[in-house]
Amino acid sequence: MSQHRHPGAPGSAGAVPALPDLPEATVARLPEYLRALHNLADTGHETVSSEGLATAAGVNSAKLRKDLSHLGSYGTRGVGYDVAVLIGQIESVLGLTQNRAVALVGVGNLGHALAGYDGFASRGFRIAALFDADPARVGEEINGLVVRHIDELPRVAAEESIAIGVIATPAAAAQQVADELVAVGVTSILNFAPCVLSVPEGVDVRKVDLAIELQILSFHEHRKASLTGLPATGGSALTALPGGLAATDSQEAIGT
Amino acid sequence: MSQHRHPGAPGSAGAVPALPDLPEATVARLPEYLRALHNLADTGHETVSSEGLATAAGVNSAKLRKDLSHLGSYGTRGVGYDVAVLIGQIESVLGLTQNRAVALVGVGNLGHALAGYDGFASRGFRIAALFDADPARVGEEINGLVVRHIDELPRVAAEESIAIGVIATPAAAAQQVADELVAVGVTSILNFAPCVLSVPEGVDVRKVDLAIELQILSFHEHRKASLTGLPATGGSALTALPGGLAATDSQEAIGT
DNA sequence: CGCGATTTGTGCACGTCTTCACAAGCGCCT
DNA sequence: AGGCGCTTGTGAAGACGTGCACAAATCGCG
Repeated sequence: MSQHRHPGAPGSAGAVPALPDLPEATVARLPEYLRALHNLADTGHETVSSEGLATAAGVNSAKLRKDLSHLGSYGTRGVGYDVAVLIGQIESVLGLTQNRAVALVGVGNLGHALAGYDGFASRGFRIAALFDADPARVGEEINGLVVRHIDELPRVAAEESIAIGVIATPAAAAQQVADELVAVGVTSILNFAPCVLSVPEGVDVRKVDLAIELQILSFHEHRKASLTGLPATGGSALTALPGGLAATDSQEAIGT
Repeated sequence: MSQHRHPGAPGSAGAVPALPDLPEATVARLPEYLRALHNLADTGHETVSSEGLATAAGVNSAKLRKDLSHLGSYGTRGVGYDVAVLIGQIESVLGLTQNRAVALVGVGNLGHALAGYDGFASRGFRIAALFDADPARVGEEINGLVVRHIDELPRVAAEESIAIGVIATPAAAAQQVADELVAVGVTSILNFAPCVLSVPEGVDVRKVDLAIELQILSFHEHRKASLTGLPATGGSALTALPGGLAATDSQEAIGT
């Protein structure tokens, strides 16, 4: 991931927004905390303890406290955290206060699903435009947005500053799309194509590969099977639990 | 992450494939290597050096060598790795040699896309059944498979052993679906619903949350913006030219 | 007004992962 | 056969992340 440079002046005079320089692992967990906090807020909770929030987010409470302490958190000892304040803090740190425009390239199977996914809007992301290279798909309307040809990307980007590009094309097209996104000034890319993208310095790429996730699960499945004894294939339902083996602490944040 | 218990008997009676006990980080990268290797095989390469494979997979070459060394790799010094052999090794370790049946629950927007995703089949995963709780969706045919009601899950699982369950339902339904999957013997779950699942020991859960990925990107975008934009605190020694700062090594494996 | 219950924030130790650097091994060329 | 260049495999060091355990801080109550 992008390497974090130390700020030039270490003992900085306390600037109010206090550039965070958060550990990457912490950043990856903040959105999960945020989701849990919104759930709490919706159910009427005003404050929450680190223990409560930790279980709601599926992590260790010590880890959560350390994470929050990194962003100079406001919590009151003996009481807990103010849910509303904490939501504001995290949203501010993540930069979710400004609505970021997302351009989605590739409206195939997955692209359709992404275009219709409402989890984006609810977190401050607005899908600003859909693109595809296939003329047959151009003009189609998905969820109130019209698919444009990828060649129009520069024009659209000029009208409206695009913060994040999402690539949902076949692997063969992904690199070229990435280049075009970079060319119009996009510096953050979410890549669903199963391939490695090469981008210039300063551009962040995150990759999501569904097949990879399955293969990781497959490994654990395979390992569990070979531990329990032998059942090579089948793995028929109902293996009684061999009480001895303690695979614990599932529930993992994807990221990292 | 699943905690790895040492097998009770260390010098275990020789299981032929030699239980690996790989570092989790290594496991997460193996699928990426595998994909790169398939690409190489398709383009006629018979051998590949660690350097070549590393760049194809977007990682450091030393890391790659260490990863491969963990699975007792077959490479020849001065030459490199035999592509075909390495593919076989990795597939064997990941347990991809046996076709694993996948049950997909929730055929909404995302579920449709997953059902039609061909990246699964190409890696040895076969979507064996589709389920949904909405009677309006039951009976629909997607990609040659008929959507069944979730209540039929036990019957289907009895006929055909399901290795992995994929949850693509709304968050509100996810926990119940997970419980039902666990009840029929599924021990590996891929969860796309934005919520924390609680499962018994021995069940592995991996979570993919598209909104979280965007929020992580948003953070980096936010940070980049606040670096170039305002010089932050009054640190007399201003940060030197932005050109100097080396944000390197983007292109990150999703996992961890 | 002070005390105890509760919860945060964090120093410290430990485990995991990464990266460097280099010896050992292999093939090829002379 | 011998040497040379190339590549793997790995020891060691350092960076990073995690979790324990406890002091500091705050509230409520007698």
